[in-house]
Amino acid sequence: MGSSDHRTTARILDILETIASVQDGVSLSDLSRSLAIPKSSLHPLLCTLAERRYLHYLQREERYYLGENVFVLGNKYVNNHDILEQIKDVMQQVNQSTGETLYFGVLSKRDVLYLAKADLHSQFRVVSNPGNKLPAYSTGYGKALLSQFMPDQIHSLYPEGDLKPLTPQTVRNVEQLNVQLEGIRATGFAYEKGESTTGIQCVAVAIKVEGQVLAGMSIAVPEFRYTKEREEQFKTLLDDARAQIQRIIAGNRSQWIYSGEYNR
Amino acid sequence: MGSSDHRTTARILDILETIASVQDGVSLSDLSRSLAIPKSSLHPLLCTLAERRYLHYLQREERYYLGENVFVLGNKYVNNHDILEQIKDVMQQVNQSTGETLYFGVLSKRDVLYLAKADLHSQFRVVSNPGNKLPAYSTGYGKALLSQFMPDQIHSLYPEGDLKPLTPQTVRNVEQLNVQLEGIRATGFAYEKGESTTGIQCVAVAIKVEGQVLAGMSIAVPEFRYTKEREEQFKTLLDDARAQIQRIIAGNRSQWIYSGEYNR
DNA sequence: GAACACTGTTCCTATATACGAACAACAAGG
DNA sequence: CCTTGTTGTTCGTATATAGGAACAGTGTTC
Repeated sequence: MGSSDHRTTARILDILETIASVQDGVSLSDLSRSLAIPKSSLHPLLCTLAERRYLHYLQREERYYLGENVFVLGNKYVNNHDILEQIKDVMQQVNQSTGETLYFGVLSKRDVLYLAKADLHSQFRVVSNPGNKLPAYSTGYGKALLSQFMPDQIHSLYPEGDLKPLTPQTVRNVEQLNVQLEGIRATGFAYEKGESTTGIQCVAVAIKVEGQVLAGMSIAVPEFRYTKEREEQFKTLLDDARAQIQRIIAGNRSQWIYSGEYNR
Repeated sequence: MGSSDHRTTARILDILETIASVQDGVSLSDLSRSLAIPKSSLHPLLCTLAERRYLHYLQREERYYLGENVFVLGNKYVNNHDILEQIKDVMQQVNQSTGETLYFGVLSKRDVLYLAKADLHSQFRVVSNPGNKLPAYSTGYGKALLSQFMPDQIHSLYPEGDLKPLTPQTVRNVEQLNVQLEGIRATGFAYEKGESTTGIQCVAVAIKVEGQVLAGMSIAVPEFRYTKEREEQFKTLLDDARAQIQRIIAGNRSQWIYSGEYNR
């Protein structure tokens, strides 16, 4: 449990994350500069990562790119267990009866990690793909997930107090956020009104099993299709789907590996 | 380009791969035994990986699992570029007009890595998910990809000569494989008859840009729905989709990062 | 309840790795 | 053509890391 920092391990992760964050590859010297690691130290690490296909080195460009095996490894995170497939089935039923997109995700520190979606019957192109992270306070299901925390916990999660906004609609400070979270705890529903993407509104719920909030789910709707009447329909469907998913998770508790935080 | 083996890097990858290969997590001592690394050496590596959320440690089980960030990293491999989305669109058109599932993948050493599929309008549950690898010789698009190699190259790829079969229908040695590859080069189409999954037949093509084979694509059909007439339809549609995809890749050549081998 | 098997943890030094500097290979610019 | 900028590569030693052995919990067995 000790928080011993192993430099080499941290470096390898830094390397992979740096290369992942850039579209057009990174050269050895680029990496050396941006991570403040000598080229001579970097070199053997990169060679081994490339040999194992976690990186590709394009000689003609003198640049490193991610290799296939990060994709292979990353997919093992979701493919080893079929619980997510069952959850997606439930989401697809709601998607089918509403025509709107469903999102499902978990908390990763202060971010919300988007694990799955259902948008087979939706009219719009995908906005985002699984594997992406967003600040929890900026999304509907992020706020549903945060609603498990009391004001003081939220304060210690965001010691700065200010929240970086993604759109003009995003909550800007912890006090406002806490007011919203109180409302979510009272009603069981979280709302997002263009706070992560302008023009998109969401209704969201928290997935709770044995008193622990494990995940969040939202339905995302373009503003111009969002009415009070439909909102009631979304809430009914979401609440029903929530119950089904909670039963699925409760029945496969050991398969739930998607949020380490709460089952230590 | 030197193949210097960096022990620590190799160990970290071994750790991640070992944990990924098991359903129910691995304990520190398990890892120590299976990788022949002292527990005391393993310990700081695992702590750092867990701190960075590439692993989760469940205290009540005393076991390590994959963490979210392997998923985040792995998805960057496909999400950074939208070329795959365009390719999926083409595949979905074929899927819509046939009702059968389309697969798309690239070569990774001797394996075929499955990158995308289109099965919105298919009658059967998913067999496999993206991120999986299979022996190239056992699948239709794998053989399409291998067809770029001449007999002597195939021999040096499989020095043993024998090929481990997945089903009774899988090719069992390099000589038989070379005969099939010759046929694929002549006709442009590869066939799979229950060689990776009993009861599933495939027609496949190689995606070729500027003389380089970059990817493979197949249409997978249950045996009982497979007829000579439909086969002709599949070939026409596949060939057309192949041409479209080749144009997409040619127009976004710099976005193609999915097979390091051939563009060094 | 003592003995054992199993976890994970800590310590200290032998040893493998990291790093500065020097080198090579190539391109751009004057 | 020499300069100055890239790029990656190679060395030898200073230094950080690895690993044996001992320790500390927890659960099971007899």
